[in-house]
Amino acid sequence: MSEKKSGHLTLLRSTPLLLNLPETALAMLDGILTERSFSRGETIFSEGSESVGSYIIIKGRVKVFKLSAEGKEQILHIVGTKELLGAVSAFAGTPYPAHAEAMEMTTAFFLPRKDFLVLIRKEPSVVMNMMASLSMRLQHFTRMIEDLSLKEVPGRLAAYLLYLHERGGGSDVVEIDISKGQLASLLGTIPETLSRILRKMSDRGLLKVSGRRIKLLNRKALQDIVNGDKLGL
Amino acid sequence: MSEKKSGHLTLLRSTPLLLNLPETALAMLDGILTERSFSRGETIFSEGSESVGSYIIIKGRVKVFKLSAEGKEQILHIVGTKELLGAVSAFAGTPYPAHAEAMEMTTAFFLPRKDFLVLIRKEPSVVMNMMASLSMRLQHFTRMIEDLSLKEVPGRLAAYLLYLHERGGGSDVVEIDISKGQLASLLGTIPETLSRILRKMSDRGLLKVSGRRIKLLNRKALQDIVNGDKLGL
DNA sequence: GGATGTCTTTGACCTATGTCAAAAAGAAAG
DNA sequence: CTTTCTTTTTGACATAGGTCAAAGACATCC
Repeated sequence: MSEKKSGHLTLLRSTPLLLNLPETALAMLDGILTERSFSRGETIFSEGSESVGSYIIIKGRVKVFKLSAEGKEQILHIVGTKELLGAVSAFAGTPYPAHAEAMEMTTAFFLPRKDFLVLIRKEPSVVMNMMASLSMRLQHFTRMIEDLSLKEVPGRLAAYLLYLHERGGGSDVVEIDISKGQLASLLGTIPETLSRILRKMSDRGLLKVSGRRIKLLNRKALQDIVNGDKLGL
Repeated sequence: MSEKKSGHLTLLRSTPLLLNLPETALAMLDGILTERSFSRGETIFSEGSESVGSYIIIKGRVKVFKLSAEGKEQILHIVGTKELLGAVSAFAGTPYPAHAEAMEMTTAFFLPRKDFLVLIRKEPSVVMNMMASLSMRLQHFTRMIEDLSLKEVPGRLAAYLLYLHERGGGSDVVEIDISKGQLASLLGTIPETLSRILRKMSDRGLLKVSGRRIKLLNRKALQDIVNGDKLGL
């Protein structure tokens, strides 16, 4: 991890957490933040350790995950640019509830917990923005719990592919921007199972896989699978 | 559902959401809130419907759950006295993400979304309290996702029993305050499986079941199961 | 362009847990 | 107390998906 003082007011202005803050508050922030860089695979914080502060991701992606006793990992979510990392713990003063690790070269602003508490006292509206972000994450988790407990793996995969399709503006070619092993973890399964299911779907003409690029050939059928139809899968 | 105007300032003062509010704000609230009662099994709101407001539970318990296409339910959490119901949706203006149903005779204060928005504008500190409550829920969900994806059913059950043990102040006799079927749903499984696992644990001398009352006879072994040891289960 | 390491796929196997059906035990009602 | 309804338990069975092991496919690095 490398570190240096920042001076990036423009970036600050465009982060959701800090939206609509008066310039004075931003200037104050600018003096507090430090820029930190993490290389691929580097740990940003570990589950159970005391919260020392939160991060605003500037560049790169961070995976937040839990580890089982046997070392299997379940990815909770992937935090990307302009998103917050570790804010809940910093706010509540509780230990980090999961591990965070840079998936690629990642740059982030570090906001020490102490200064953070001063900030929200001076600018309660910051909390408003945080609430919005928290709400979204809460809804994400709600859906995730539903997925993990109610759907089988093909259903979760189909849901994920259709989600990528949506997010990609409706293109039938979607690109999974994480490794298949990581995708397996995100879906609550293992690489072998994911591989087999992709094979079956491919055999049945639902899609075509070329590396991380997947072409959806039958969205309707995929939607049926999400809804619990098996289609011989 | 029955409804009447409220005048319960004392109750308001002791709800976490409203902690530390000036009396003027409380008085204003008192004029806004209505008291609503729901009988056992009554729906309070349904997934996907527009958020009209949030509730502060005064008495009783509400189960918040998702339904699969086949009608299987996954309980997300159980909201009890002085807790908030539907606050995220009211805040974010998004539809309710799950169903809410009274598990028993339940009384709650209803806070219309419109008034709620006015309130947080006038009293940003309310949001501070909400954040704390949301954070807790987020951590609960984090754990739940971990449980559902990393642990097998015996592990989830053992974790739940030990949780009840903690919450019950360390007594070795714990009382599950929901039906076994509901508990199964909360653990992401079905009554049959739960019944079989309780049987096995009982056979192995880990606990003793009498109706909804369970006596923990070997906490250490239960903890081992949470950590992934099978112990022939 | 080998050589080394990581990611992905495949096969054989096994087990946890879901499904279906029915009996048993409790709870509620008359 | 008997009837009726709900909840819980048991049994037999099917299967999704995990484990282990090995082979391919890719990427990276001298």
